[in-house]
Parts: sequence; structure tokens; C-alpha cells
Amino acid sequence: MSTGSTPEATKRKRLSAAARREVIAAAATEVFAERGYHGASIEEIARRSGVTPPVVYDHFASKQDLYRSLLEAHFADLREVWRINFPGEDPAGERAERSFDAWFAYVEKHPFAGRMLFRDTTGDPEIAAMHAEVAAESRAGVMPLAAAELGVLDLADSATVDTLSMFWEVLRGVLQGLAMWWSERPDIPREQVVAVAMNTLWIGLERVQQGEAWSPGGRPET
Amino acid sequence: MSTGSTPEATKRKRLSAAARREVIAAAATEVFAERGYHGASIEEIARRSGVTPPVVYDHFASKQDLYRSLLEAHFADLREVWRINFPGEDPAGERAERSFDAWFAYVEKHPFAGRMLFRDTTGDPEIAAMHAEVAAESRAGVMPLAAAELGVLDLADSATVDTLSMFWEVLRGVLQGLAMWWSERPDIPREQVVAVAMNTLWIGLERVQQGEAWSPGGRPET
DNA sequence: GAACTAACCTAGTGGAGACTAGGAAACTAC
DNA sequence: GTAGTTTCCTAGTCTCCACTAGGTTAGTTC
Repeated sequence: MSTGSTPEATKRKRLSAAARREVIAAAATEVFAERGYHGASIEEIARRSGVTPPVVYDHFASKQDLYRSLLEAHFADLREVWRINFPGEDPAGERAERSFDAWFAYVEKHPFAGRMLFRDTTGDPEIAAMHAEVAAESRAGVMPLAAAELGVLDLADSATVDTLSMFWEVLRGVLQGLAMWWSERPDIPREQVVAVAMNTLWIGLERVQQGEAWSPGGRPET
Repeated sequence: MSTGSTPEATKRKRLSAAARREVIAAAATEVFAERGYHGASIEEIARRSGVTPPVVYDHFASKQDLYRSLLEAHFADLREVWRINFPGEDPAGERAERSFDAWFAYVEKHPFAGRMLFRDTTGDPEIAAMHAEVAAESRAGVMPLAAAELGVLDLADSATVDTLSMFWEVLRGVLQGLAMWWSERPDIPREQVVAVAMNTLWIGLERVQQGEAWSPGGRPET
């Protein structure tokens, strides 16, 4: 049955537990990215790892456990990107650009990680809750950086928090949307994608900071 | 087994074919929205429709067929929102605001339709392709409206098309992201959501039109 | 109220896939 | 080489779910 003729299955060699775990994690990220949680089968993950399904269970307690550990690892990577690139003394615009660029560089280098995180994990409600929970950790880690920048002081004010939440959602939507689009158009240079993100996100925010915000029914000045 | 004690299943009454089809479509939209394609079971859809699974197959050839027809119907609704609200003689900003407002009003009124369309339908690659195909129809219907507004003439120029594609992706990401966030915060008034969308999307675009775009490495002026 | 039609049901089939028990084979230490 | 350990496999079980065959009952027509 398992032929050994497929490229990924040739030379089925014995690996150390740690090495095999890595291989499985990488393969699982791919499959989850391509098929989502429900659509990914342990059998497929095992095949791409060069082993049979029981081996997967030697390293991960269950499909859920495997999924969760990948989710946490990749989200933690992305949080690091923000933590490393955004804070600093330079003008905020430059730091934003640098962060965006680093963020897109990460998803460029780890296309499957990006697709796995940004796909919506429908199906099992338990999985959806898990995804929401881990994503919330990222939000909690990154949003304060931006909040400080916007001069937001009163994090107890609920209207402020709502507005911040919406801007976070906008940021997330733009970055993830562009990332998914870009993953299918690898010929586009990264600067161009970053420039679009800057144009829509940063410039809009700047205007808001300057009190030039749009308000319902008409512009405040004019 | 099927008790009849649940609210949706009480009074299992005989309906006309057309009426039953509507009931099933509404129930299916709910379940697909909540669980995604894979996670939605025909049995659950049937139960919420007050019937047993075979009845679903009296109205739809297969689960895929059911899904596709819902996808097409809801996307067509949203295209209509743009077609009705965006074109006109008023200033573009006002027409954008009106369109955004109408768009959010639609997802406010049809929360399950929104969630079904904007969730990523992972799992079956065939389903993903179907989703992409139907979404592309919407894009093809709506993007020309915005392109005209931006003064884009040369739709044969590939760089222009790439940029337009990215702005479309940004628009999609922002609107869908805000819509999904909003669906969990029904206390937020619609104007506020629309205002955020205007601030990030329209103002950014306006600047770009005025040649004030951000470019990699620094601002063009200044 | 009998005949007809259309909506609906009971009772299955078949396949896919998560997960497991227990054993075989490879690498390591001596 | 032999013993011990660890990696990996064969061969299942069990549950869930899309989908179907064929019969039943509720409305409708005359």
C-alpha cells in the first residue's frame, strides 16, 4: 500500500523522537493550512511525515492536542515579531513600517503557518474556542503597543476600548487579508504589500489622531 | 428519539415544497455559519427544519448543492447592496458611507448569512474552490465601481490591477473583519462601525488619490 | 369518501477517519 | 553478538455522517 515511491515517503528512515516530532509538526501545519482542522486527516499528516498514523500519537496525545500546540507556537512567533520590531524611539510611522515589513516577511517565510492561523477554524466549536483563546493572547500582547502610540490613556473607558477593539479588528483584517492574497501571488514584492498596508492603516490612523476623523453624516470641518 | 419537545421541532406540520425549501435554506445557513461546511451535518439541518434528513434531499441534490445555492443567493444579495447604493452623482465619500452603512445593515439583519460567507470554508478543496469562485463573482461585480471612482483607466496594466486587487483585499478584510467582530458585540451602534470603516478605508484611499501615499522608505514629500 | 398526489418517515448502507493494542524491527551499549 | 530500549508498523475497533430504498400518511380533487 504505502509505496515509498512518493517523494516525501522515500527513504523512510528512523529518526530521534525530537526530530520526528518536528517533521510531524511541519507536515501537520501544512495539512491544517490546506484543509482546515476538520479536513486535515491524521493519515495525511502521517504520510507526509513519512510514517504511519500511530506514530503521530506517540508524539501528540490527540488531533486537538497537535492542533493546539501548533497554534500556540505559530502565534507566539508572530507576537515576537511585534515585540521585537514595534517598540523604540524612532517615529511611529517608521516603526509601523518596520513591523509590517517584518510581519509580512514572517508569513512569506512560513506560508503554511500563516494560512493555518488565519483560516477560520470552523467545525468543532471546541476548536473554534481554542483558536479564539490563543488569538486573544496575541491581541493582548500586541494591542497595548499600539494603544500607547495612539495616546490612549483610559483603558477603563468602555467606549475607548470598543474603538480600540475595532481598530485591532481592522488591523487584523487588513494584514491577514493581504497575507492570504499575497500567498497566491508570490511574484508581488513585499514592499508593495507593505506599502498598501501602510496606506490604509497608518495614514488612516494618523488622521484620526489629528482629529480629522470621519464622523457619521459628514466631515467635522468643511 | 426525535421528541418534538424542542421548540423548533414542535408542531411538525406539512408545508408546501417551496415553503419547506425556504425553511431548510434558513436552517442550513445557520448551521453552516455556526459550524462551517464540514462541521454542519444534514441531520442537524433537518432537525432545525422540523423534518428528517431524507426531506432535505427532496429539495437539494446533495450537501454541496445546498451549500452552493446558499452561497450564491447570499453573495448575490450583497452585490445588490453595492449596486443599489454606490453609483450616483453625490460626492464619492457620501456614497461610500451610504454603501458601507447599507452593507453593515445587511449583515446586521442577516447575521448567519454574513457568518456563512465570511468564514473560511476549509475542508473539502472542492468547496474551497466553489467559495472562491462565487466570491470572485462578487469581486467582479463590485470592484469596477470603485475602480471608476479612483480614476483608474488602464485595466490592462498589470501593476494597476495588482494594486486594485490589494485594495479590494483590504476592503474585504476590513468589512468582513469588522462584521465578524460586530456580530459578537450587538450593543455597538452601526454608525460607529461604519465610522471606523470610513476612517481606515476611505480616508486612506483619498490620500492615495491625492498623491500623498506612503512609499517604502519614507514619505514622498516631507 | 375514494383516488390521487405530494410531503414525510423508518431503517438501513457504505465509507471515512480518529484512535488503540500489541508486536516487529532498528539502533545502542556492552 | 546479545540485551535493552525506542521507533515504528499491522490490523484492527468504533463512531459519525452523507446518502438511499421503499413505504406511510396527510392533504386535495371529484
